[in-house]
Amino acid sequence: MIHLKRFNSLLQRSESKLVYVPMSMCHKAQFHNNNLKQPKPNQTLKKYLECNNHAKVLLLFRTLLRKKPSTFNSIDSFSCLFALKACINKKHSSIQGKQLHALIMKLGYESIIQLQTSLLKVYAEGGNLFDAHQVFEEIPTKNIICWTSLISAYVGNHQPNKGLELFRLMLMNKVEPDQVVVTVALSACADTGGLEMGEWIHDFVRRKHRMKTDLCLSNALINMYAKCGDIVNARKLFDSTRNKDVTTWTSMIVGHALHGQAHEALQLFSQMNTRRDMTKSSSSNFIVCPNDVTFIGVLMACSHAGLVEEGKRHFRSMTEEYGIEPREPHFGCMVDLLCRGGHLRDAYDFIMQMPTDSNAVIWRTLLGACSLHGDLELATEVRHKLLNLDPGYVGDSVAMSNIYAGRDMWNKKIIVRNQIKQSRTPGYSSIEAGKVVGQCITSNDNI
DNA sequence: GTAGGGTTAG
Repeated sequence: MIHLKRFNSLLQRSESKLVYVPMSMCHKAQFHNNNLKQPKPNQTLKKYLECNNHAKVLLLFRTLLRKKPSTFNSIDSFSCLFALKACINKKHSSIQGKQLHALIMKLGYESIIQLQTSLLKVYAEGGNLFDAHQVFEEIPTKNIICWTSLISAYVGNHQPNKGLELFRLMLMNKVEPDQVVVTVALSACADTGGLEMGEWIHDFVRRKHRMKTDLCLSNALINMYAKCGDIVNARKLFDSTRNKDVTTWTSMIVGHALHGQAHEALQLFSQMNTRRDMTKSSSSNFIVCPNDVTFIGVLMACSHAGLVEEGKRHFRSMTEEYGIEPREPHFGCMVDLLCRGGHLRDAYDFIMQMPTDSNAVIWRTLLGACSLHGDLELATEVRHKLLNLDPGYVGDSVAMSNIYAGRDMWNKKIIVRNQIKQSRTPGYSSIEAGKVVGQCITSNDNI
């Protein structure tokens, strides 16, 4: 990091013909030279970004920072913005965000609103909501984009209730919502099961004729209705949506799958592919191809309907026909499919052959199935795996306790139950009362 | 030349 005093002296060097723009003018702060030429490095940074080569962006930015004083001027607010964008979607984005934040302050760019919102996003991507919120608070004139970024930060970090709280606060601050912020708010409603709020937002969109509606908003509405239990309205909206994209189809397929409507989900998947084949032959620009998330919906549908062979076929076709590599959720769906179908040994073999490391949740799916089918031998083996992966999870003891009870092994059951009594935590359910709230219930209801 | 959004198992 370059020291501020040294940096200022660099700016004042006469031979470089730079002009230092004071902080008060930072809303249009840039460095200029006499020829008014754009600095070349920014074009390169932008090109790297367009190619999604984030590592190269950061490497070049670092090189520019470390260059000789006479060339240091090539860094301006746009360079910082490109560097920030390159930090988004990175594991350690919060740390890199902090470094860039410090640099932005040193360069006097902290009041440039585009940099502030990008910084907020970088912190949020790294899960650092404290600093993300702090950046938001320090923006003197918060526009709709700033609000959207903050709400999205909370929704994206599994705090949809806080996101909705901020959405309400935004409305109280008389900031006019647009189609982007309502899309985020609808996503929060879907996550919390907040149908009432979702319906209110839908009504608001219909009343605001000036608000642009686009496909993202339509998809968010379909998803909200499906997740909040109103599958009929979700389907109505889906049917009335023209030019559906992959998210439109996927949202509806997942919606049907979650409602146990496997036939409808698989029929939609089939329609989606028929349409793809038709558009392919007509060389249309609007080709909708299933993606990895679509297949999660398809596998869920098969799993919930007990369609084991069909699920296996789709799982195979995903790689063989569509070239999509399965990820953890796909393996999870397959284990669930085999378990629900009663193929417990197959599920065990499947987990053992998975190319990724198995996790506690996948083993727990199998343990639950062992409990349901009273398979003590396999359950004991699975329980052993779980004790290594996640020893403190009470639910696993409950499953074992139920298996012992089913086998009239009362002594063993009492031992496990006594262990549970020492460590149990209360369960809770949620109700919607203006907003969705968690309501604790007594721990006895858990067992 | 610059900032915000939708689909993901159990």
